Amino acid sequence: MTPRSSSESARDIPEATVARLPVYLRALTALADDGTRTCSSEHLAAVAGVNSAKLRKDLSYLGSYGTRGVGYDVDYLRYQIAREIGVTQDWPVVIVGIGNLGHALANYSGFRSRGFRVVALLDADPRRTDEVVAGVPVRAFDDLEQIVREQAVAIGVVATPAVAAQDVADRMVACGITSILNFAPTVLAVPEGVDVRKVDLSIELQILAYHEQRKSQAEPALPTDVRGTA
Amino acid sequence: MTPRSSSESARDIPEATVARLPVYLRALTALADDGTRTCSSEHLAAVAGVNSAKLRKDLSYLGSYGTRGVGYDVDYLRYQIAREIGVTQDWPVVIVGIGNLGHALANYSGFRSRGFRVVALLDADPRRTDEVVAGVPVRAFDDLEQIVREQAVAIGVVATPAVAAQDVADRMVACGITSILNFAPTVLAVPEGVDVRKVDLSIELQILAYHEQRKSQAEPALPTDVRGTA
DNA sequence: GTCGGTTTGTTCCCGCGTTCACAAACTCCT
DNA sequence: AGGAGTTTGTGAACGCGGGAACAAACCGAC
Repeated sequence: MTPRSSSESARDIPEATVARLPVYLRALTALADDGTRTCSSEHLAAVAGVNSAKLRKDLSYLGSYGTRGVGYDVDYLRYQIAREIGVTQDWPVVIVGIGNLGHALANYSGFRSRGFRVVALLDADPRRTDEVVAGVPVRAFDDLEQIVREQAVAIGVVATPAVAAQDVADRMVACGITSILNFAPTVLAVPEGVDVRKVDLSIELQILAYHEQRKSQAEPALPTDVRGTA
Repeated sequence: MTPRSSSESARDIPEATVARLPVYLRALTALADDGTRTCSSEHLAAVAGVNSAKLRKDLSYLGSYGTRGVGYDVDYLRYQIAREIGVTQDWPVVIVGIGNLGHALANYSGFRSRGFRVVALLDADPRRTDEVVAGVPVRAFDDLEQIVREQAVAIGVVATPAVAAQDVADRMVACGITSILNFAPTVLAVPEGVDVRKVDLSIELQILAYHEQRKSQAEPALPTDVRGTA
């Protein structure tokens, strides 16, 4: 009774696999740029930095795109992964908050080459609405609804200070945005059906700090400034 | 036979828990700023955006810092988590690559308030070594070893283009850096004992795109520009 | 001092993800 | 045509993490 949508099956791909597909896509692009036409799972896994068994199992969720005894056709597999992720066409994206980070994001060239197109930069500060960043004019935050409607935007990027992030997210959701990438150091509350992913600099650093601390504890012979409390 | 190090036990904390401790730390800081002195696991979990059972289990790995029937003392728990992560003192950090992203990182105020101190900004381009960003002068990349040695730097941030990232990481490792936060869209190869965490914008967006694509497939009655192929 | 209410710390169970290991399938050489 | 070598795809085992549920412990009222 499983209703095939149109041509492919690919029912439910595990979340962990979804998170790795972009890595494989990038690895395949690198291989293609080097002129490699065919690669084994072993080779691709090495480039992508994962276990080859994991790679094969991940790819098996998409279908059987390899040839036993030979490997994978780089271009073909690349297209299949891109199609599965949904980046064969460009996704329109709005960025809200044109501070230091917003500038960096707007200027990031990897956007367009990887399936995304920045259609608008928004900022609440009216003094910024004169600027043009990376060829895109900064507009008022109130234009959000019009832009989302006209350009069918589904993905929004929050690059505001923490205090404004929840308000921005609420407005985004109200306008019909259903995927949010949050750079603000806050937990965003969103209704069911809206996906949020967060990128948090200080959390990443603190995770590193934890492990770093353990490393120095493990080898207590280092000549640091730690005075013994015994 | 388990050898207590000095005062605490806290042997091995699960990686998933380590990744959430910074979130709890931030939530506790927010509560403290609001004047809250005591909080239950339910309350803290709501602020941190997690399940209360998960929160309690996470905290139990650190020790028994709560009081049954009462909850947790905000300041006390905050200190205990900060100590466990290792951010009671500041960690010196070097940032390599002062492009758009490097500027944004250098200007990020959350650095200092969360246990980190940018001690140096490095760039291979000699034209940038005149600049002063966020009060820190940009220096030549070749100064890396001296800075790492003199300031006992253990954490490095890679904010260069992808092609330079591996070289920068190699140099960092050679200088004695053992934790790297990588913003370049590349897989870094590092020797055993060196921790790498990556922050990758386009991977995050592509994960969102995948789910977004599935959403629109699930409800094919939307009045979009999709022409039926049937 | 005892009892009811509250909240933590922990145990148990389940599901997901990773890894190993191997059969199936393909190529190439003879 | 057949066999050796290679590589994919997958079944099974295993370990980790999440969530519910409950006993232990604490506070306050009477």
